[in-house]
Amino acid sequence: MLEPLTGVEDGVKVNAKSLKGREGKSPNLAFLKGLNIFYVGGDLTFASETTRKRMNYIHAKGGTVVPEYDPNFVTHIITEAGEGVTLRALGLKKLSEIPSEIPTLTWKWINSAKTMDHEFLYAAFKSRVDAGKQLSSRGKGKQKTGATERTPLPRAPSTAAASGLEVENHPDPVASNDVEPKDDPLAEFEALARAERDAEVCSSADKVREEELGSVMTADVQTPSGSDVQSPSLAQSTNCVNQDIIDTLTELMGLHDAKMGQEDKWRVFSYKKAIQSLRSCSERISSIQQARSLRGVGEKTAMKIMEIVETGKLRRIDYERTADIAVVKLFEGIYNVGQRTAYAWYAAGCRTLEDVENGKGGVKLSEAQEIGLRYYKDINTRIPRDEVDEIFPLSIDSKVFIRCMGSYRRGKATCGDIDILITRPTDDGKTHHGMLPLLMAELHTARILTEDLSVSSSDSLETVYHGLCMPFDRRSSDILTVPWECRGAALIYYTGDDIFNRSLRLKASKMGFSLNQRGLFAGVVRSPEDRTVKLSPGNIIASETEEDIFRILGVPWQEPHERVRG
DNA sequence: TTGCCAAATTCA
DNA sequence: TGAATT
DNA sequence: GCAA
Repeated sequence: MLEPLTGVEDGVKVNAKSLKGREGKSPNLAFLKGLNIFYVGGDLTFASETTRKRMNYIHAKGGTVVPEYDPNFVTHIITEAGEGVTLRALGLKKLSEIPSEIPTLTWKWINSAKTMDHEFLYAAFKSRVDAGKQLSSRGKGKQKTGATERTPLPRAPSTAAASGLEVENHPDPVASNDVEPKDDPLAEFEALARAERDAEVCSSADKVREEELGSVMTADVQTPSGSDVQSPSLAQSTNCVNQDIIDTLTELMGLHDAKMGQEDKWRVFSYKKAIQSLRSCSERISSIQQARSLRGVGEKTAMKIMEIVETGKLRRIDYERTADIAVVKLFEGIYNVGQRTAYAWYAAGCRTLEDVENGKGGVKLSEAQEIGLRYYKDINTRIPRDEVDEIFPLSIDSKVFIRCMGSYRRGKATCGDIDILITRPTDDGKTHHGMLPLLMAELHTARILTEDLSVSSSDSLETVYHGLCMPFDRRSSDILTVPWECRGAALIYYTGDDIFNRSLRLKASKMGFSLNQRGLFAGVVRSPEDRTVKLSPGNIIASETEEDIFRILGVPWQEPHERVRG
């Protein structure tokens, strides 16, 4: 079924990391406790890793995955397949043969398991939406009887296979678990998953790159004085003596940030720089001269700093804090709603998300905005790093270079979204062409991707995808592919952070180069009128590795986690 | 006084 | 096609 | 709002 790939001969599989470490973090530790779940995977064989991951998850949350459908034992059926496949897995002819107390649900139900009493919302089949409605109490009750009724179930590889579980390559841990509740079913799973993952990481181009990356940063690089790219050691300090100043200025910056005018935009730009150097200043600011000596701090900001130091606050903040700001910020949290739209809605009379939802003042939402609104909370919640670990280790054929970018690569504990970069060496004549749609199809089948917000229509090596994925809650995620030769520039670009990139590009342009996500270019001719208009694209002089670009720009090598400026 | 990053996608 | 958004 |  996966066979006819255009351009990708090696096939695709989704590989999920073990769920180690998750349990215990969730407020809802074992919300599946006592439930006996029969799981039917999607009907694509290569979804098996997802299936495995999900079985892990069910176990981690106290549930039991049963390998064989037994109506006396099973409390829930979770299926990602259609009616036909599900029935085959159950060994039944009609859905109506399923006892009414056993609900048929989709995986989404697990994800929204905090609302266990709304099973019908996640019914897999319309004809059975009411099945198992009174189950929430029954589930616990059944646990007891289930424990006593629990009888060794025969291994049933055929059933498992029919249900989309791939068991041929390893012992069936589900069955064995059921016989021996004492054994930790996760141990085996985890070991397997880990081993698999490690093997792949080591053999993949990924590892090779890593070594190359480490070695290059050599002597001819030197910190250019006056450069905006700062020495990493100064870049991030946690809690400095001027924290109160930083906080206050940050607040003011936030207010300007919400405003429409261009001037405010640059004001924010300035505040950012001032705050930056305040962060890296180890002495308490006590005089205006001292303040002014900081890079990015001019007369105005110095005055403000002094006001903060002397009075503990800034009157300007109260002045700037107008009623519209909070509302506009709220609206901007909706995916695909920017400043303009937000203010337009405000002007139309909207003040709350409900107003927007109800179309108050005649506001209309685009498709993407609808989705953005529906999952407002999810999308605006930062993602714990370990959750990204689970969604991101997708491994495609062994030569595919795949890496999670953004704040994840910078080592942050939480990420705003999940950015995945994909490329592939071409030395064997193959490319990753056509891989994105393939991956999308796979991830959709596995219910990992849930909503598409924008999909690149270009049929090239360079594609972009924005959408929502759902390891547990919906998360905003971007997947992009780039040509192999561009990977260095792309790595820099998508690793960020923003400020770091900007500094790098600024430096490049000062040196007569131009840096973008495709590479570093020389001899770019810009229109003297409009600097943004390029008259000549220039020649590419580096793009394959991050080091090349750093070196040519005369910037000392910095690990991703050191590229933090904001 | 004037720049302060670049490009791609979607929607109207 | 241009404006808005990412 | 800063700096060249």
